[in-house]
Amino acid sequence: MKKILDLLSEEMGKAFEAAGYDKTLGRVTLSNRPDLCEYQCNGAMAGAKKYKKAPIMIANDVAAKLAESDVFQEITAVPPGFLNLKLSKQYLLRVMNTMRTEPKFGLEMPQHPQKIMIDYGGANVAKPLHVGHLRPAIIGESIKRICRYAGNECIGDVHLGDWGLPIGQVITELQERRPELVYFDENYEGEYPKEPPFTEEEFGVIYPLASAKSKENPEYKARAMEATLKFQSGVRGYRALWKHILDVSKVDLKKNYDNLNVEFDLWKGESDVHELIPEMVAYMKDNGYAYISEGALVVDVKEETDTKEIPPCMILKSDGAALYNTTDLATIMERMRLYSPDEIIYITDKRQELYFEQVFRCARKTKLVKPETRLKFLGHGTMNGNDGKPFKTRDGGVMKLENLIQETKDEMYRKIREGREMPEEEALAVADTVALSALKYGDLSNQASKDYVFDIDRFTSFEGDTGPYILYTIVRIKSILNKYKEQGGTLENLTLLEAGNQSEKELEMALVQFNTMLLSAAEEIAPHKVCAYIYDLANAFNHFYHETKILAEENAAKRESLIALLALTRDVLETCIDLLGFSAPEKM
RNA sequence: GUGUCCGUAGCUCAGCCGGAUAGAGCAACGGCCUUCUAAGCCGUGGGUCGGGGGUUCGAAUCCCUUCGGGCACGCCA
Repeated sequence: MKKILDLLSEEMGKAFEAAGYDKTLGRVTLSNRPDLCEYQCNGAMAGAKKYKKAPIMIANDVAAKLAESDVFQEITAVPPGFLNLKLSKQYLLRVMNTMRTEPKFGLEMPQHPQKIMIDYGGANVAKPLHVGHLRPAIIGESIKRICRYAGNECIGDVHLGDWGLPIGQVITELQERRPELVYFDENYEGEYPKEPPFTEEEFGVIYPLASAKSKENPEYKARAMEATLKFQSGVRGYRALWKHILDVSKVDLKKNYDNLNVEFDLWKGESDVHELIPEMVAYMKDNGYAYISEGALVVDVKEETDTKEIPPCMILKSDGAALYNTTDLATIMERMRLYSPDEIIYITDKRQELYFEQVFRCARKTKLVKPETRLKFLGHGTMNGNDGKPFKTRDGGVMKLENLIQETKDEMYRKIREGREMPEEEALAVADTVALSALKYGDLSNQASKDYVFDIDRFTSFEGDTGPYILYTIVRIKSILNKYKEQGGTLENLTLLEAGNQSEKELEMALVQFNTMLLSAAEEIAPHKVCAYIYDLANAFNHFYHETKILAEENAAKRESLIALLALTRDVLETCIDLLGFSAPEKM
């Protein structure tokens, strides 16, 4: 099924055509005056100039052509030339039934599904996740789910930072503590142990310590850099340690991402393309793309249309070492070889925008990607504290992601205990689920590209435009449906009737907006549109709920129809929160 | 300096490929629980859409300018 707005525009377009006007004028949009109409068309005013005719006359002509239509119950031409529309209940019922019976609520699947790789996460091996990793994880996960739901093949890649100094630091600290380990014995030729020489807990303290020492002590830092060089260049013992660190770290990272309900299809990292770099550099040199400038190997990426100076893209530093650009370009090369995606979307802090512009241009110019391959950068804003500055702990440090999540869970638990009678264990489980909705909805309801203020009180609030409010709405619906089943009802083969009162019709109109919303969220890579939609839908439901007796409805057919409406509302809401990356409990 | 993003109610944010009276939430105030979860619903007050100019029948939305703020601008990631 097409989007409702397209169906209505088509109907309106036919009327414009029948009245002798351009059918493209018949674009129908949601009403911005709900007190006057449900949908509107402003085409008559847009066409006034072209046809040298008063807009109201055009509107009247078109309205006359629609008099027989069974799509609209009411169509009024209003000066200066608005066409105000109300849907007929039977038409709405038809659309609702399509939505109820077709897969994905009747969403049209694309003729040419795209293969989209999404690069989010950006975690570093050895370093614990901190609050800065929250946004890319949440946003990327949601975008992956939305694009996938819209019918595309999506591959999420965490793209680990697993080839850098932090690992050298950990190795150095390990050597400090246990110099006797075989890994540091240059003459050792046997197999290295399969088990890592440190526990997970020990590992957790080693990095922060090593990082701090490295900052204070230049000699220590030099050793860490040397260790980094050693594992990178393949010194056996160091490489074996690197592998241990990688494995332990991945387990820990997975646990953290699991807690956030974030799943990656690929756990690739910088190390995966390490061996591609010499080949890529040679290719860029041989084809005349790269040249030496100020000692470094660069590729010019200036374009004539530029309004500012775009610095060249650096491929190798003047000391010959690779840098972030190098691995990112090599990663693009590898991705094209292994997956040949139609599109790659990068989700990182927006401060990296210029950097990615350079990388993209370089990849295009050097033909690492096909001309039609789309490289997109989605920069997200910063998560700020209540003071409007980047979020910090009370003492000004960087907060670990675990701690932020735990604080949110604790706060949610406290509020649940305050307001509900619930067994301890259940309250804890519900708090986890609701806290995740608070955190994610609080983030995703803002435009990704903007900074936002993380306010734990606001996000975990029971009231207003929050995750918990959405979950509460779903739980209410589930509760009624469960009671209905307890009373012997079934949710199979229900028949939906035409909407009874206004609030019921408004709920249905919110529901049939689903397709329009989803496609625009996917096209614009904008999860906040899903948030805005479910907030409207939840409002429409709660309003309807307040006015309508459902289980107490005496007319059996009517009661069944209301249950069908509830089931659909629940399904749409749950589908949407799944797209946002969280779920609802049974009770709360 | 150059570029870029932002400036909408006391606070936090939608709306921005032009349309009617600029929307929510929080906070403030007032109603609604013997009835399916009141973590809900209904209502009241609150705005020179940073300022100025322009395009247009019509501008929060497009263009120019100005003020204020964030961010980026070759060997970090």
